[in-house]
Amino acid sequence: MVRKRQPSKQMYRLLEALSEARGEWRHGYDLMKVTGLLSGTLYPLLMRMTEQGLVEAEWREPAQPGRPARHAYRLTSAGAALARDLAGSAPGQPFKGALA
Amino acid sequence: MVRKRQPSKQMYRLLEALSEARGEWRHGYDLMKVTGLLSGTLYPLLMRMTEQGLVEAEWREPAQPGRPARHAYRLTSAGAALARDLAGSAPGQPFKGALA
DNA sequence: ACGCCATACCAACATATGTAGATTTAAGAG
DNA sequence: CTCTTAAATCTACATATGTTGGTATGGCGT
Repeated sequence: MVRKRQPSKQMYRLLEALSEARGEWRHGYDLMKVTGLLSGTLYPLLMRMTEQGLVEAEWREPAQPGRPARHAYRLTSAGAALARDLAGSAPGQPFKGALA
Repeated sequence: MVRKRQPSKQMYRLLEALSEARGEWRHGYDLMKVTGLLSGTLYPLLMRMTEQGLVEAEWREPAQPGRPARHAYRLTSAGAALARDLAGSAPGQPFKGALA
């Protein structure tokens, strides 16, 4: 059986950061600095959220040679809806609506 | 006035590593590990040697997205000649022929 | 309330290249 | 030999993304 979790503090912070500029593409590295999440937390989280359809991702060419290509992330409408719902409740408090 | 230096220990080690597989392209990261030189020593050194015409460099596309493109380096004939000459003398000992 | 255990998180490492600034080395002058 | 000083080296940092392996969290059944 698949277990459903409440959004964690980390996911909450990420949704918040992605919501700030709706529709804008953000880079993982920026999100690390803005949210304070470490790469080992952020990247798996972004990948899970992408799988769940909350976030969409695409590759961007590096600005300069020698630098890695960057992944750009953006909330989907489902992700934006979740962020909106969550905005009402405090991070620690379970939000019952999210379980529906 | 432009000063000419004897090849340093670091340059000696790099020439040695590049000579091992003549004509093969090597990556900076590999050379770091093989020679034990740190990035802050190796990359400026490779750049100087490229300027001096001892080494030729070209960019290679990354094997996987998310990884940086890699620089590939190879000895020029001038570089190979210097390496051959240096092979006779010990690293610390100045090699007079190199000054000609 | 308690433990199971799937999930999520975090520290460390790995891939690659490069720059900034302080220190060290050594060539040429005296 | 010693001084000056340009060139080379080294330490630390910065860019970016991602994996590995161990620990912590938290839903669910009893």
